[in-house]
Parts: sequence; C-alpha cells; structure tokens
Amino acid sequence: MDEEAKNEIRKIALQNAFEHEGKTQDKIVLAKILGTKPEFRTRVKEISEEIKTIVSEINQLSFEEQKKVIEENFPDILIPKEKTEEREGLPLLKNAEHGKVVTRFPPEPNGYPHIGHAKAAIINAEYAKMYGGKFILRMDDTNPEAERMEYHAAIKVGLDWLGIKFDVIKNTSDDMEIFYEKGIELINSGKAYVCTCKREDISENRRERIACKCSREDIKQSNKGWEKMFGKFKPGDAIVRFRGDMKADNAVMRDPVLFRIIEEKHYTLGNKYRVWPSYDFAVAIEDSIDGVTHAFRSKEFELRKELIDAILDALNMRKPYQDFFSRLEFKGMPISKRILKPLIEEGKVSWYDDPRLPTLESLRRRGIKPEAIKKFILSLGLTKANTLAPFDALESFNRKFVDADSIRLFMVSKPKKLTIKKLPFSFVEIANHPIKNMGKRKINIDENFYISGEDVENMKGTQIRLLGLGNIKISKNNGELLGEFTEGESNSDIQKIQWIPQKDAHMIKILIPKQLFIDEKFNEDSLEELEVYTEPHYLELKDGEEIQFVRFGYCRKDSQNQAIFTHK
RNA sequence: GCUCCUGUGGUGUAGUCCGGCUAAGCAUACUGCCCUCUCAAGGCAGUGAUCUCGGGUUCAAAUCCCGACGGGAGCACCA
Repeated sequence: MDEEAKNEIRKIALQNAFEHEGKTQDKIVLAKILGTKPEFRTRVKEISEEIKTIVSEINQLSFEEQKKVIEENFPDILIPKEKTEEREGLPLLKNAEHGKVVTRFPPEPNGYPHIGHAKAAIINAEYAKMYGGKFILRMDDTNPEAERMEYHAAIKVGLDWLGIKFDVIKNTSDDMEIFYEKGIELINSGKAYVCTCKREDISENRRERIACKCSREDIKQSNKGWEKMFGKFKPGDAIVRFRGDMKADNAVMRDPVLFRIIEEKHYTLGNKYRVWPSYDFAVAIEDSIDGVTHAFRSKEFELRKELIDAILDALNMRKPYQDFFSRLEFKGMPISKRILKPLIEEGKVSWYDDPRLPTLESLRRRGIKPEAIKKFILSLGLTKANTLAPFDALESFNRKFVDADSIRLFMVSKPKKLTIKKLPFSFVEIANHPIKNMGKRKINIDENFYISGEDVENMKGTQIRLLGLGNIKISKNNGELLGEFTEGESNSDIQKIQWIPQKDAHMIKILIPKQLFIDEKFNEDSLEELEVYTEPHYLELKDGEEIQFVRFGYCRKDSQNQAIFTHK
C-alpha cells in the first residue's frame, strides 16, 4: 500500500479519534474513507487490514499525543467544521422548471374551511411561489346537492385571511360544456358507456368484479342513453361509466362514474344543468386544461391517481404530476362535519367559529396568526405518515409572532382586596411592552387594589412587589389584605405580582378553550370560563388585538367584555 | 374482508429514491443557567432514538429484499 493512502487513513482515524475523546473504531474509519474516496471501494480487503493496524496504533496514544500528531501533520482537522445550512421549506420538485410550475387548490364549497384546507392551500401555493409559477383557486362545485354560496364565501374569507394569493380564480362548473364534449368523445370511442343498472347492482358488481350488460351495449346505444340523460331519464336512472377494468385490484378502476343526473339547483348556475361530472372526471379534465403541472392532494385521493391518469390517456390529454400528503388533524380536535354537526345541534359547541374547533375562523378568533399556521404547516413537510399533531406545536410558532407586539396588561383572577397605606403617588406609568417601544399607559391609583387569589395563597413572607409600583409590606392577611408601601430594591427576589386598582377595575370573561375530545369522548370541560378584572386600558384596545396578560398568557380581545385565551 | 399508503427521541419531522462523507440533523417539549420589575420572548447548555420487530443481501443497512406486527385511507350516481 502506498504512503499516500496510509496517510489518508491516518488522517481520518485521527480526526475521528479527536472528535470522540481519543478513541476511534476501524469500522467507522473504513466507512468514512469509502464514503469520501470512492476510488478505494475496489480494494476494501486490503484497506481494512491497514485500517485495523492504524486504528490500534492511534488508540494506544493518549488524547494529548493524538492532538500533537494532528497539530504537526494535519492542522486542518483542528479548524472547526462549518455547519452546512439546512435548506428551509418544502422538498424540491422533480420535473419542475422555474417559471413553469402551475399548482392549484380545489376546495368544494360544502363547509367551512379548516386547518386541513389550509394545509392543501399552503403547500400548493408555496410550490407555485418557490418556482415562480402560477397558482389557481378552483371551486370544485359539481355536486349541487352539497354546495352553498355561504361556504363559497367562507372559503374565500379564510384564504384571504391566510394571506394566500391566486393568479386565477375559477369554478369547475365554468367548464361544463367542455366536460360534455369530452364525455361524448369517450362514449364515441367506446371508452365510456351509459349504464342503466340499479345503484345496488352496480355496487355489488363492483365488489364481485363483474361487468354488467350495459357495458356490452354498442356505442349507438350509449349515445341514445346520453341523449336521454338530458331529458327523459330521471336522477338515478342512468350514469356514464368509464370503461376501466372490472377485475382491477384498485376498486376505483372498476368502471367508475363519469356523469350522473342531479336536479338540485346549483348555487350559482341554478337549473341550467342536470348532468354533472363526477369528481374524478372533473379534476382530470380541469387539471389538464388549466395547465396544472403539479397537483398535491391529501392521501385519501391516492387511489384516484390511476383513474385520473387513465381518463387523460383515453382522451389523449396532458397529465399533471400528482403527489400526496397526509391529512392534518389536531389531537382531540376533529375536522369532520359528521362529528361537528351534532355537537353544534346539541349546543355543546356554539358554532363553527367556536374557539375549540380547528376551523380557520376559530383559529383566528383564538388569536392564532396566519403566519404561524403557514410556518407550522411547512414544518410538517410532505410526509404521508399520519399526522396527529398536538396543538402546542402550532402554539409555539404562534407565540413567536404574537409575543413581539402583544401589549402587556395586568389581569387579576379570583380577586382579593388589598389596601395599601402610605402610597406616595396617585398614578403610575407602565410600559406596554418590555422590549419593543409600544409606549406607556397611565394607571390612576388610590389605596384600594385587587390582587390574584392564587398569588395570595402562594405568598411567602410578608413582602411582595407590585409590578411597576413598588414593594409592599403586608401587615394583615385574613381574607382582605392590608399593607404598607416601603422603599426597597427592585431586583430582590421577592414575589412580583400584577394588580388592578379597584375603582377602575374592568370585568371581562376569558374563554379558555381546551381539548374538545379526550379519547374519542366529548370533553365536558373543554371550555373554561373565567371572570377576571383587568385594567381600564383594555377598553381602548381594538377588537381582535392580541394581549399578553402578564404572568397568565396570551389572549385575543374578542369584545369589550370577553377575551379568548390563545396560549401560555 | 380485499386493495393501497405509512411506521425515525415524549411530540412533529429531516435523512430512505441513488447503502458509506450523520456512532442519526432540526424543531418542539422537558431540565438547568444567563437576561428580566411577567411564570413571556431572547441567549447558552443538557437529558432524550440500538431508526416498529424478525430474517436476508453486503466489507458496510434507518436506507435494498422478504416476512410479521402497529396506524391510516379507499372499496359512493361525495369531493
């Protein structure tokens, strides 16, 4: 073996020993050599013998001796390694060209937007942004039975609040004529047929993997059937089915529905149409004609990928790249309407904006900032593993945004009266924020105060400090307290507590949302209500402002007499 | 039941495609210290993972292969 190679081994062994308190291992040195110098990979046997000898030599040296050898021969080892900056954000895309990426968010206006919508919207928006591409909002409104203007509007409001911008805004139903055209094309090429079987039979045939008689009819018959769907047939009488593969393992491929008849009035188009495309058909066509290059959807659509590709192939249309991510739900905070609806009907939850819910509106009322939601969602990445995130993950992101400009206010719960003698002043000025310059507020005082019951219980000794005011020596403590103002050091380690002047104390209710469900069961104590006193300055704040009640936590002002607890 | 997806510290994830340069990175939580007239924020340090388990391939496996087990989803004329 040549000296150069031996030297290389020695260097790596020494470096490893140096990084691990003077001990190294031949296995690791081998791996490192082979990792950095691929040219050695052809002579593993030879090298590993050499490494064994070198490693045992080095391990016999003391740490000091090793250091000396390093200094003499390989001084560059001692230069601390620069940490490589981790790339922020979503993983890079394959087959993506800057400026040519088009993504989309296609919500169905059938409910209020929630954190799950936020995830889909943010991921797709982020990719469009990363690649300087285009982002489309497409209201997926092809089931008139479920969709309402109210939801349509709520989704827009939610997305707007999140700060998501779109280059194109459209409705799937804008392209009804195109769906018909493509539908006819499929029928005429024999790749789709009209099926008049009963719903139950279709379902059973799917399970049994048997084709029905309609699929054997000729194109002419299907054409007739198609005509009748626009007139004579009633809802349920006939559907258009894609000729997939009734034997396929993927049940989605077993001749799925392309069109069905729905007579319900559509929320924007009224009774203009009665033959509506199914989700799979509409998405396939829309993504293709909208120029969508990358479509990210949540995992429950994963089996649909094959179908969408098959439909587009059958029509000779361009296919987008599709990828999937896991659904996002918070622990004990269900998203599903099936669970939420009864809760609202029973009055256990006030409405879809109840602060315990994961809807965007609830999150907003609760004081969660859109920036925090975005960072949080991006931190989750594109994983397909089920994510049941604890809410405090979101909270910690939010705290950072909120802390910077939340006014600090005093608030006292379970109030106890405190009378202070010998107060030398009639008002104090207190900074609104400890670091940021947010001005000061003036608090008028006389000798009558409230302090928190809990602070009274935890009181040690007779000295307390009222924040921003001064030290108080307590002389009497039997339900009501009596104290005396004393001069004293401000940085002593006596208890520092907040207070409220009795004469201007403003009572508010604080709503404290807790986990809605615990182990699948509704948590009867999920909303705590606290009656507290706060400063009159509260009344001057705008609704929606974020406050930090000192030593309590962050709250969002909901109204003049109600605040909602955001988090600690 | 069938089919598909998934399984990394207390939690959420990076790394897995293309095995070695990471004795597993980051964030959060927790603990301690510093700062502080807040139990917040900020700064510093620390605890914490034989990468679900069992086999196999290889000089070398979180990474590839096989099997088991756990979790989730789909099996609608919903999206």
